[in-house]
Amino acid sequence: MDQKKICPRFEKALKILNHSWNTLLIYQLLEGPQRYSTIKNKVGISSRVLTERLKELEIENIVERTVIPSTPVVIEYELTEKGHALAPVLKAIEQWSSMWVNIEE
Amino acid sequence: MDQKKICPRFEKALKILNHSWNTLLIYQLLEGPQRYSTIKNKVGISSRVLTERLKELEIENIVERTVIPSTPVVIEYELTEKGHALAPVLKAIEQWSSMWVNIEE
DNA sequence: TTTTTAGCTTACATTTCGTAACTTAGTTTA
DNA sequence: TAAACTAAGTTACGAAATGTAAGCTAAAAA
Repeated sequence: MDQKKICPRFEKALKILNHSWNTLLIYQLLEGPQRYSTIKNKVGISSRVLTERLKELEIENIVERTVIPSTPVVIEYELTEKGHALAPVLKAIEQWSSMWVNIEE
Repeated sequence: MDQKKICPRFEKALKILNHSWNTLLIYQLLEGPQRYSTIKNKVGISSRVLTERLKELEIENIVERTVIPSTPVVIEYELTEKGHALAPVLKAIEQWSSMWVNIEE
Protein backbone atom coordinates (compact mmCIF):
# COMPACT_ATOMS: atom_id res chain seq x y z
CA MET A 1 0.00 0.00 0.00
CA ASP A 2 2.68 2.44 -1.03
CA GLN A 3 0.92 5.56 -2.25
CA LYS A 4 3.33 7.88 -4.05
CA LYS A 5 0.82 10.23 -5.56
CA ILE A 6 2.60 13.47 -4.85
CA CYS A 7 4.07 15.13 -7.95
CA PRO A 8 7.70 14.11 -8.46
CA ARG A 9 8.78 17.63 -9.46
CA PHE A 10 7.32 18.99 -6.27
CA GLU A 11 8.95 16.27 -4.22
CA LYS A 12 12.28 17.03 -5.79
CA ALA A 13 11.84 20.73 -5.07
CA LEU A 14 11.18 19.93 -1.42
CA LYS A 15 14.17 17.63 -1.32
CA ILE A 16 16.42 20.48 -2.42
CA LEU A 17 14.78 23.21 -0.35
CA ASN A 18 14.45 21.10 2.78
CA HIS A 19 18.07 20.11 2.77
CA SER A 20 19.45 21.99 5.73
CA TRP A 21 20.97 25.43 5.06
CA ASN A 22 19.90 25.54 1.41
CA THR A 23 16.99 27.92 1.85
CA LEU A 24 19.02 30.19 4.08
CA LEU A 25 21.85 30.21 1.54
CA ILE A 26 19.48 31.11 -1.26
CA TYR A 27 17.97 33.83 0.91
CA GLN A 28 21.41 35.24 1.55
CA LEU A 29 22.32 35.13 -2.14
CA LEU A 30 19.18 37.05 -3.03
CA GLU A 31 21.17 40.07 -1.80
CA GLY A 32 23.54 39.64 -4.72
CA PRO A 33 26.75 37.86 -5.72
CA GLN A 34 28.94 37.05 -2.77
CA ARG A 35 32.21 35.42 -1.85
CA TYR A 36 32.61 32.19 0.04
CA SER A 37 33.86 33.84 3.22
CA THR A 38 31.11 36.45 3.19
CA ILE A 39 28.42 33.80 2.99
CA LYS A 40 30.13 31.76 5.68
CA ASN A 41 30.24 34.67 8.10
CA LYS A 42 26.73 35.91 7.38
CA VAL A 43 24.86 32.64 7.76
CA GLY A 44 27.08 31.01 10.37
CA ILE A 45 27.60 27.72 8.56
CA SER A 46 30.71 25.56 8.77
CA SER A 47 33.03 25.47 5.79
CA ARG A 48 32.63 21.75 5.38
CA VAL A 49 28.89 21.97 4.93
CA LEU A 50 29.01 25.25 3.02
CA THR A 51 31.23 23.74 0.35
CA GLU A 52 28.94 20.72 0.16
CA ARG A 53 25.78 22.78 -0.23
CA LEU A 54 27.19 25.21 -2.75
CA LYS A 55 28.22 22.24 -4.87
CA GLU A 56 24.74 20.76 -4.57
CA LEU A 57 23.10 24.05 -5.52
CA GLU A 58 25.48 24.40 -8.45
CA ILE A 59 24.57 20.95 -9.71
CA GLU A 60 20.90 21.86 -9.38
CA ASN A 61 21.57 25.00 -11.41
CA ILE A 62 20.39 27.27 -8.65
CA VAL A 63 23.77 28.83 -7.93
CA GLU A 64 26.66 29.70 -10.22
CA ARG A 65 30.30 29.79 -9.17
CA THR A 66 32.54 32.30 -10.92
CA VAL A 67 36.30 32.65 -10.69
CA ILE A 68 37.32 36.24 -11.21
CA PRO A 69 40.92 36.21 -12.47
CA SER A 70 42.20 39.17 -10.49
CA THR A 71 45.26 38.87 -8.25
CA PRO A 72 44.50 37.21 -6.02
CA VAL A 73 41.59 35.37 -7.62
CA VAL A 74 38.18 36.09 -6.20
CA ILE A 75 35.49 33.44 -6.22
CA GLU A 76 31.92 34.60 -6.36
CA TYR A 77 28.69 32.74 -5.91
CA GLU A 78 25.45 34.05 -7.32
CA LEU A 79 21.94 32.87 -8.04
CA THR A 80 21.03 31.71 -11.52
CA GLU A 81 17.67 32.58 -13.08
CA LYS A 82 16.30 29.39 -11.58
CA GLY A 83 17.65 30.50 -8.23
CA HIS A 84 16.17 33.97 -8.48
CA ALA A 85 12.83 32.38 -9.33
CA LEU A 86 12.73 31.16 -5.73
CA ALA A 87 12.28 34.69 -4.42
CA PRO A 88 8.46 34.31 -4.14
CA VAL A 89 8.92 31.22 -1.98
CA LEU A 90 11.20 33.09 0.38
CA LYS A 91 8.85 36.07 0.43
CA ALA A 92 5.98 33.78 1.35
CA ILE A 93 7.96 32.31 4.21
CA GLU A 94 8.96 35.79 5.34
CA GLN A 95 5.34 36.87 5.37
CA TRP A 96 4.18 33.80 7.23
CA SER A 97 6.91 34.20 9.83
CA SER A 98 6.12 37.85 10.45
CA MET A 99 2.47 36.96 10.87
CA TRP A 100 2.66 33.75 12.86
CA VAL A 101 6.05 33.07 14.36
CA ASN A 102 6.74 34.44 17.78
CA ILE A 103 9.93 34.11 19.69
CA GLU A 104 9.86 33.98 23.42
CA GLU A 105 11.93 31.59 25.41
CA MET B 1 32.93 38.76 13.16
CA ASP B 2 29.71 36.92 13.76
CA GLN B 3 27.02 38.61 11.73
CA LYS B 4 23.53 37.47 12.74
CA LYS B 5 21.49 40.08 10.97
CA ILE B 6 18.80 37.87 9.55
CA CYS B 7 15.41 38.28 11.23
CA PRO B 8 14.96 35.80 14.09
CA ARG B 9 11.33 35.10 13.21
CA PHE B 10 12.33 34.24 9.69
CA GLU B 11 15.18 32.06 10.91
CA LYS B 12 12.83 30.21 13.20
CA ALA B 13 10.38 29.69 10.35
CA LEU B 14 13.15 28.19 8.25
CA LYS B 15 14.24 26.01 11.13
CA ILE B 16 10.76 24.51 11.34
CA LEU B 17 10.11 24.27 7.61
CA ASN B 18 13.56 22.96 6.75
CA HIS B 19 13.39 20.20 9.28
CA SER B 20 13.14 17.13 7.13
CA TRP B 21 9.63 15.87 6.32
CA ASN B 22 7.86 18.85 7.90
CA THR B 23 6.96 20.63 4.68
CA LEU B 24 5.80 17.42 3.09
CA LEU B 25 3.66 16.62 6.13
CA ILE B 26 2.07 20.05 6.06
CA TYR B 27 1.46 19.66 2.33
CA GLN B 28 -0.24 16.35 2.96
CA LEU B 29 -2.36 17.78 5.77
CA LEU B 30 -3.57 20.58 3.51
CA GLU B 31 -5.86 17.90 2.06
CA GLY B 32 -7.70 17.77 5.36
CA PRO B 33 -7.66 15.99 8.73
CA GLN B 34 -6.00 12.61 8.58
CA ARG B 35 -5.06 9.67 10.72
CA TYR B 36 -1.56 8.62 11.65
CA SER B 37 -1.52 5.56 9.43
CA THR B 38 -2.90 7.47 6.45
CA ILE B 39 -0.19 10.09 6.67
CA LYS B 40 2.43 7.39 7.12
CA ASN B 41 1.37 5.53 4.00
CA LYS B 42 0.93 8.61 1.86
CA VAL B 43 4.25 10.29 2.53
CA GLY B 44 6.37 7.20 3.08
CA ILE B 45 7.92 8.24 6.38
CA SER B 46 8.95 5.90 9.18
CA SER B 47 6.79 5.78 12.29
CA ARG B 48 9.65 6.80 14.50
CA VAL B 49 10.23 10.03 12.65
CA LEU B 50 6.53 10.65 11.96
CA THR B 51 5.72 10.60 15.66
CA GLU B 52 8.64 12.92 16.33
CA ARG B 53 7.63 15.42 13.67
CA LEU B 54 3.95 15.46 14.54
CA LYS B 55 4.92 16.24 18.12
CA GLU B 56 7.19 19.03 16.94
CA LEU B 57 4.48 20.51 14.73
CA GLU B 58 2.01 20.25 17.58
CA ILE B 59 4.34 22.17 19.87
CA GLU B 60 4.75 24.81 17.18
CA ASN B 61 0.99 25.06 16.94
CA ILE B 62 0.95 24.10 13.30
CA VAL B 63 -0.81 20.77 13.77
CA GLU B 64 -3.51 19.70 16.19
CA ARG B 65 -3.98 16.17 17.46
CA THR B 66 -7.50 15.09 18.27
CA VAL B 67 -8.68 11.93 19.95
CA ILE B 68 -12.12 10.98 18.73
CA PRO B 69 -13.76 8.86 21.45
CA SER B 70 -15.43 6.34 19.20
CA THR B 71 -14.84 2.62 19.67
CA PRO B 72 -12.11 2.12 18.88
CA VAL B 73 -10.69 5.58 19.35
CA VAL B 74 -9.57 7.37 16.24
CA ILE B 75 -6.73 9.83 16.33
CA GLU B 76 -6.76 12.62 13.82
CA TYR B 77 -4.18 15.18 12.89
CA GLU B 78 -5.11 18.43 11.23
CA LEU B 79 -3.63 21.83 10.48
CA THR B 80 -4.32 24.72 12.79
CA GLU B 81 -4.96 28.21 11.45
CA LYS B 82 -1.24 28.83 11.66
CA GLY B 83 -0.69 25.65 9.69
CA HIS B 84 -3.21 26.56 7.01
CA ALA B 85 -1.50 29.92 6.68
CA LEU B 86 1.42 28.06 5.15
CA ALA B 87 -0.58 27.22 2.04
CA PRO B 88 0.88 30.16 0.04
CA VAL B 89 4.40 28.92 0.78
CA LEU B 90 3.55 25.48 -0.52
CA LYS B 91 1.81 26.96 -3.56
CA ALA B 92 4.91 29.01 -4.33
CA ILE B 93 7.09 25.92 -4.15
CA GLU B 94 4.64 24.04 -6.35
CA GLN B 95 4.73 26.78 -8.92
CA TRP B 96 8.51 26.99 -8.89
CA SER B 97 8.85 23.25 -9.24
CA SER B 98 6.47 23.07 -12.17
CA MET B 99 8.37 25.86 -13.88
CA TRP B 100 11.98 24.95 -13.11
CA VAL B 101 12.42 21.44 -11.81
CA ASN B 102 12.97 18.73 -14.32
CA ILE B 103 13.40 15.08 -13.58
CA GLU B 104 15.54 12.96 -15.80
CA GLU B 105 17.87 10.35 -14.52
C1' DT C 1 -8.72 -18.39 19.72
C1' DT C 2 -5.61 -16.77 16.56
C1' DT C 3 -4.79 -12.91 13.55
C1' DT C 4 -5.08 -8.09 12.27
C1' DT C 5 -5.09 -3.07 12.80
C1' DA C 6 -4.01 1.44 14.91
C1' DG C 7 -0.85 4.20 17.05
C1' DC C 8 2.82 4.37 18.69
C1' DT C 9 7.94 3.06 21.23
C1' DT C 10 12.57 0.87 21.51
C1' DA C 11 17.01 -0.84 19.93
C1' DC C 12 20.43 -0.56 16.76
C1' DA C 13 23.06 0.48 12.42
C1' DT C 14 23.92 4.01 9.01
C1' DT C 15 24.24 8.69 7.52
C1' DT C 16 24.75 13.38 8.18
C1' DC C 17 26.57 17.23 10.71
C1' DG C 18 29.54 20.27 13.47
C1' DT C 19 34.23 21.28 15.26
C1' DA C 20 38.65 21.91 14.65
C1' DA C 21 42.82 21.45 12.51
C1' DC C 22 45.31 21.52 8.09
C1' DT C 23 46.46 23.00 3.13
C1' DT C 24 47.93 25.94 -0.79
C1' DA C 25 48.83 30.11 -2.76
C1' DG C 26 49.23 34.67 -2.68
C1' DT C 27 49.77 39.22 0.61
C1' DT C 28 50.67 42.28 3.94
C1' DT C 29 53.50 43.29 8.25
C1' DA C 30 57.74 43.63 10.94
C1' DT D 1 63.33 38.58 3.98
C1' DA D 2 60.96 36.09 7.30
C1' DA D 3 56.63 35.73 9.86
C1' DA D 4 51.96 36.18 9.96
C1' DC D 5 47.58 36.57 7.64
C1' DT D 6 43.61 35.77 4.32
C1' DA D 7 40.75 33.16 0.94
C1' DA D 8 38.82 29.05 -0.32
C1' DG D 9 38.56 25.18 0.61
C1' DT D 10 39.74 19.76 2.51
C1' DT D 11 40.35 16.12 6.06
C1' DA D 12 39.62 13.57 10.33
C1' DC D 13 36.69 12.53 13.83
C1' DG D 14 33.06 12.54 17.44
C1' DA D 15 28.13 13.72 18.10
C1' DA D 16 23.57 13.94 16.56
C1' DA D 17 19.88 12.78 13.37
C1' DT D 18 17.78 9.28 10.55
C1' DG D 19 16.14 4.78 8.72
C1' DT D 20 15.04 -0.15 9.58
C1' DA D 21 13.01 -3.46 11.97
C1' DA D 22 10.97 -5.41 15.69
C1' DG D 23 7.95 -4.99 19.76
C1' DC D 24 3.94 -3.34 22.40
C1' DT D 25 -1.05 -2.53 23.98
C1' DA D 26 -5.77 -2.56 23.26
C1' DA D 27 -9.53 -3.51 20.56
C1' DA D 28 -11.76 -5.95 16.53
C1' DA D 29 -12.37 -9.15 12.94
C1' DA D 30 -11.87 -14.07 11.27
